[in-house]
Amino acid sequence: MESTTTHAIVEALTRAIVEHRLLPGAKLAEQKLADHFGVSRTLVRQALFQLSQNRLIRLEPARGAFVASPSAEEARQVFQVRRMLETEMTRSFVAQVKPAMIRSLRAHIQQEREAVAKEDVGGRTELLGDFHVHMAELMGNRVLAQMLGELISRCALITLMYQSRSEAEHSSDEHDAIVNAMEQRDADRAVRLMHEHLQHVEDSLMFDRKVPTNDISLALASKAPNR
Amino acid sequence: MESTTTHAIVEALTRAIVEHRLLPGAKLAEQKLADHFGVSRTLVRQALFQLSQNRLIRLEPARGAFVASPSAEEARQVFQVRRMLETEMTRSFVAQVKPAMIRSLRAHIQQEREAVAKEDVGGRTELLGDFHVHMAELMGNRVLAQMLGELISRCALITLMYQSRSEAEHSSDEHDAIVNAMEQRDADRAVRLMHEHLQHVEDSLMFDRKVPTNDISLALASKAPNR
DNA sequence: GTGGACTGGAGTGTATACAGTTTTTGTTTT
DNA sequence: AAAACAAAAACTGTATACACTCCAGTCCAC
Repeated sequence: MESTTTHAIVEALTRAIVEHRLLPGAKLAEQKLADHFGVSRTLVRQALFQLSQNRLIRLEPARGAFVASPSAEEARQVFQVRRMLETEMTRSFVAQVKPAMIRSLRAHIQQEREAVAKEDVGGRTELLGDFHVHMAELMGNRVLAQMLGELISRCALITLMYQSRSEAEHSSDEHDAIVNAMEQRDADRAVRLMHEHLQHVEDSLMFDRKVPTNDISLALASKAPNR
Repeated sequence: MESTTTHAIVEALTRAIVEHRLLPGAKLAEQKLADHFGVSRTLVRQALFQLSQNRLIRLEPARGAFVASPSAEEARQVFQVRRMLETEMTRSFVAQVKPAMIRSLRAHIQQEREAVAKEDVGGRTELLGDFHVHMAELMGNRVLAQMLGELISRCALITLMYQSRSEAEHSSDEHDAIVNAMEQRDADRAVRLMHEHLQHVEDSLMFDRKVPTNDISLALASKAPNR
């Protein structure tokens, strides 16, 4: 089981969603995807099923698959979980930090800054999230890395839906400050900076924003309901 | 999409695995499961796929599905993540605790004690884990509850593989102590108790234990490699 | 007797067929 | 002209068919 083909479809759709080429609410028809990838519906269905578990799409019985449009409530919950998980991850990181780990994170931040400079929006969002996953990977905890990866791909969708202003440069600077604190093994400061960083990202979201969408009923539902 | 039938199969298999009726390494042949549930392989495959995402089974290409046998390393990582997540969850819980929440947890602990008294091993393991999920649910954070639920179902498998002595009574007492600390809004004590509780559960595992299994190659691999 | 190639059965991986539901479109009625 | 209804097209849900892989047992060569 677990063929590479299905995984390739998942990757392609994930990129399309996170890079904003598929807007929240957009319908993902099985046959169209199957034609596009040159496979049968069977593999497409497997991929859609996996994406629904990652909460990147939602499946409606007998209606099909749609790009997820996470609610403001769900977004807040995701960020709350991230703060819980990542503050403690930061504390553990400091407890086992080694110079090579700091170097690796610094290299990552350098990549972030290049993506920001090139105004590569898709790559930028991905890299800013990957910083956090990269921390987990450097700690050697695969369970943590995988779990955080799922949370962060959800965040990518949330960010693209609700982000008001670009926090990109700001985020890289905050990543840098966190790495500095961790290098000095100042756990409390690193934890506080991580907490503030995640709070800043959440605060940069506009939950009352008019969300771009392909789903007509959703688009109408998000307008002012009265009058 | 997302038929109820598939979900029923997932539930049935999850129970069978967590309640130890299917041992780690056991093969799950698609046609046999399909015959048993009276459906086609299609639905069985969907269920197996979902279970593999929950890490309760592993899928080997062209070989089939097998009940997972989490390694000691993986078990430790799962517990490390649980400590990260649940200590901070406890802190948040105290910040928003209400009398009804405490009552609900006390009622749950009562159920735990009844299961322990009846020596209902399957129900006991499930209830002891559910305590933690129940906390998340009471906080109203679905993202947290779902994530914790996945971690804890993995823990059920781990516990049944490596548990040396029954920690059941002990765990209920610790749950009780945590609730008491939370009732008094003593966040630091509650967090400390939760941390110790999870550490106790992990410490009760014997990672060098000879694991019962159906998988011959695994059974041999877990013996002393030399001589 | 042992080791390696061969063959049959069982099982997985993917495609396709078919039934049931939803959505759309075209027509009719008020 | 707008609403309601009806037929058809499109799509999803499940089962089945078929090709390919893996594994076991057998046979043959040495």
